[in-house]
Amino acid sequence: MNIVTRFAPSPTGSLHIGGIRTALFSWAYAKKNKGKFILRIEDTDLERSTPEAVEIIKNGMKWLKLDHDGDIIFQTQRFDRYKELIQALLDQGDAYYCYTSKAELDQLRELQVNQGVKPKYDGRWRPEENKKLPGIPNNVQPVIRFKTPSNGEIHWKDLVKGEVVIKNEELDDLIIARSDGTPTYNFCVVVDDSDMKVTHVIRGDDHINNTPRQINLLKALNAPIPQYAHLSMILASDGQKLSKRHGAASVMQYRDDGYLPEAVINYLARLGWSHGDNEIFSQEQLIEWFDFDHVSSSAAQFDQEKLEWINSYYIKNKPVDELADLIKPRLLDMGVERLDTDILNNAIKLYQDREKNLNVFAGDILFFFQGIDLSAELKNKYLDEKSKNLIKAFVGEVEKLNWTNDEINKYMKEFVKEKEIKFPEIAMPLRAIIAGTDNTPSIGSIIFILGIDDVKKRISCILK
RNA sequence: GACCCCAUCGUCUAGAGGCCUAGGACACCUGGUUUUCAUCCAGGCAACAGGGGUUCGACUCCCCUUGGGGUCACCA
Repeated sequence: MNIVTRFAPSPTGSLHIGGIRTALFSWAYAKKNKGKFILRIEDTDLERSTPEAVEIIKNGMKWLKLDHDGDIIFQTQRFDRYKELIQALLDQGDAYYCYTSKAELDQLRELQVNQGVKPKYDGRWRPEENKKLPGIPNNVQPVIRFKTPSNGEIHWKDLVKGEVVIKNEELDDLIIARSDGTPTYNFCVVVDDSDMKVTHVIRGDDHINNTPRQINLLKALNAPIPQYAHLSMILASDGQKLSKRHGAASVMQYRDDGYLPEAVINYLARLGWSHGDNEIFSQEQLIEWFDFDHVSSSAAQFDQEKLEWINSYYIKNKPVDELADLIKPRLLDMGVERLDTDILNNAIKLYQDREKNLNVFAGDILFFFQGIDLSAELKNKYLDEKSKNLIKAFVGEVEKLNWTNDEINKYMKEFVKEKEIKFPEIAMPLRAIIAGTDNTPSIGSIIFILGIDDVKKRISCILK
């Protein structure tokens, strides 16, 4: 069988981490099986869909390298097809016009809730044998409802949840076309999945309750039933539901916040799926290993700290020139005017092992490219007469050195011995003056990278 | 409320009846390396929600309870 999966977001806002994981698993499963991964934009809600949101989806997928096969499909371009099949359903008696107004529906729902029963459409316009339908009102544009089988049950073997059974009597006659004639979600999904020969429907488990409706529709349309895989939710780090206002950052926010796409992918893949004890794996390995047997059926909490750890891993292992490309724009944003490539590369090499975030990374090496403000605190802590004299003496000697990293670091040790001081007594004040902070890697290496002129400038600027 | 889903360390998870004295990772704690801070290395803390079955034997299978979550739209 030729595997076809799809990612079907609605362009109504940001693409967040939950959506991306659904896309990721669908993508991985298709790739693993040498199948097709379709990107379909579910924009039938004309009121809420926006072109900006479509861009967000495209950019997010691109950033994460989740490439889809073929062109992006927009449901709004398929209205003719939906209409055709709605008519077919009407013709074969599986759908009917319903003239109940929204107000009446609200009223009905309220009544049912008050009575403590499950709120659902009561089927007042559903044509049945020996049933007298109400008179058609004048000013109501009808919706079209699907005639859900009134008994029996729908069951399917979910790839992650196992056997799921839902009785038809739990379902009501869903609206497949609004009063303005536009088709609704459940109907479009079914038509598209069937037209596009989707074999595996992979989506969030908030769709479980839609599945029996869709299966009924599929049956009415005489279409094959795909396999279903309902993924559990991702919860915010406090265990609450992820929502726009609560922890559900847009994917692109992660880029802006200093995360690498491969780290996001790796983290997300690991959230709800596992391959033994493997924690770090590439997109290629994910494709090779992915399966539904190891997709977790319970919800997972988002853990920022683990993401950061994975991010740090990928930063440590990334080629310097690639990191430079990522960090350069960040430095520019921070106000750097001139960027020396050698200094940048060397600084990256020196700092790479200690960084877990690209933004912080840029911030940490910012001092290489612009002057620093020495805080009063550091000044008080490290700069007294003694340390100032030491620095002057040190710089006076260091500028005579053969300018290599090793020479400078070697000399620092000699200097310490000669002056009978402890290493930090010279290293810390230098850090403060040169880097504006007391947390840096080897200060000798920093001096080397910066060059003697810049170092002297910084020192005289502060010690003057 | 009805229906559906879920349940192993704080978190992500391994575990397909004996391999489990429950493993790994993040976080945390301790020690080592170190030029401060990190990195790195070594070690440590820490869990099968509860109760019934089934079985010679249950983390693993079944049932109930409890607890979490989802869905009940002319949204997707």
